[in-house]
Amino acid sequence: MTGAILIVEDESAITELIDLTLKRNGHQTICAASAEEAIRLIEHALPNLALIDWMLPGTSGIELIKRLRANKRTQLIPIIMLTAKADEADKLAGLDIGADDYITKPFSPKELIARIKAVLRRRAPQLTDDIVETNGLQVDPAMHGVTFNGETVSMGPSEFRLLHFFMTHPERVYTRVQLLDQVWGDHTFIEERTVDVHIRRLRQALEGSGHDDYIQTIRSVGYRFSKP
Amino acid sequence: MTGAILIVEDESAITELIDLTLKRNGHQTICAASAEEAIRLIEHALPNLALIDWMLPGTSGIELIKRLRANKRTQLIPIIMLTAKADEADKLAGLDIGADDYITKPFSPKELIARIKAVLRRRAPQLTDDIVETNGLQVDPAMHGVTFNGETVSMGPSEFRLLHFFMTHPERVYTRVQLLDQVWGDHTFIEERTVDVHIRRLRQALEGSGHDDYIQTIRSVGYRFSKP
DNA sequence: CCTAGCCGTTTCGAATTTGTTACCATGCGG
DNA sequence: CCGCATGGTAACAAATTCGAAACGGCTAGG
Repeated sequence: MTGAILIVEDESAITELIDLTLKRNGHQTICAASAEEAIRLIEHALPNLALIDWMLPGTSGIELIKRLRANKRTQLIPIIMLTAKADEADKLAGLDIGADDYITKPFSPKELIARIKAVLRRRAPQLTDDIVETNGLQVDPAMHGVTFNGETVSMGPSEFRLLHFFMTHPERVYTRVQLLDQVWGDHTFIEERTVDVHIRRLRQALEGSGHDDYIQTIRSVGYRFSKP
Repeated sequence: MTGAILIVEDESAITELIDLTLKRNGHQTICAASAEEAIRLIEHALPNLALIDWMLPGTSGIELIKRLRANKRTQLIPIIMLTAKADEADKLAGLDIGADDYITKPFSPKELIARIKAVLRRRAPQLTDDIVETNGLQVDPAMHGVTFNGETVSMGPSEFRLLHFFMTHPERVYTRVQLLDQVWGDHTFIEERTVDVHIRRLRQALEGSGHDDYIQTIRSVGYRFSKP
């Protein structure tokens, strides 16, 4: 949401191509020509996803991925590798050290966009800007708004994030701790019972559209978003 | 159920990496920096699985594994060894003394998660998220619900755990003590006869679908889940 | 400065669950 | 058939667990 997509690529022609493709599709971009520059930029702001070239001058792409995966702060950034050769062994090696997907040059803008979407959906569905909809209830992450059949449903920011998380992860129980980790963030020290309070507020906000039933309590476990 | 995954590793960077990866995947974690600390923590609460570094200060990982395997209470804990060197001889030695799997550093979060799943599936299927089904009766651990031909079957939390354990370990008798250990967790001091009561409650919950016959009494031994 | 909104905590009470026990039913060996 | 061992059942009290509401602090915007 706040983050952009980081492009790490030394050939400027390709960088520009990707940059343009991404911008056309509504993503912000950050470009780095080397692993070192990438690391500097990441220190400043975490990207939502990184596109990393396999072959880079100086520190290689593989090395960069390893570094990112070894650091707690950057460990969860979804990564797509770019490479010139469609070498199956390289591909496996890449996925093995922690890349989420792999795309071989030359690739079409369409393919790139599709893979980015797929990876984001898999790794961090709550980070995509896709509108999520369940039974008339729409959550639009880009607008930061919720509507029911066109009518806006109002709720606080926390309730919005909670609902968005639930709707991108339905049919599954989450404990209070997991919800705190996923919705509030890892390093917050908040009482578990506070989750209950926000659940209650979210349910109240959803009463108007009748979707409050979707937020289900699983006694002694946690909460779940699923059809009543 | 109360158990988490124990990480025994002296390099704090690696510990944190693993810790975050596991939490991200819905596991609880316990971290120990040495074999001694690990033993102390295990005394307090049995983990579901242990990740143990080969090289540890003081008592080595190998020694720790031997100790765990020698103790009746801890001998069934699934163990995955972590090591820096991909030495085939070490690997064999490790598996020989009782590790269930082996993973060499550096490893990707993906690989770690995959191996944990594989080991749990083999050693402790009731700890995985896999849906279990018998004759129309489905238990879904991820959403924490039981359905019979789509209809939800309601039961208390203990009955759910009991049913899930039975369905992942069918065709086999368990004594009351074993059931207490497996379903309630060790370190709980509960009367054996209490199991009978929960068996009764589970049978009641399953009456609607006719699956109550599956819970069979083996006189003077215990209970078993199998086709009538 | 004041106000409104949001947040995290806490408290109280209701509902559910949990473990235990007492009593009853059943099966088995003699 | 009797008596004992074993399991089933109901009832109950204690403990958990969650929902609801209230409260105080904080911040942003006037």
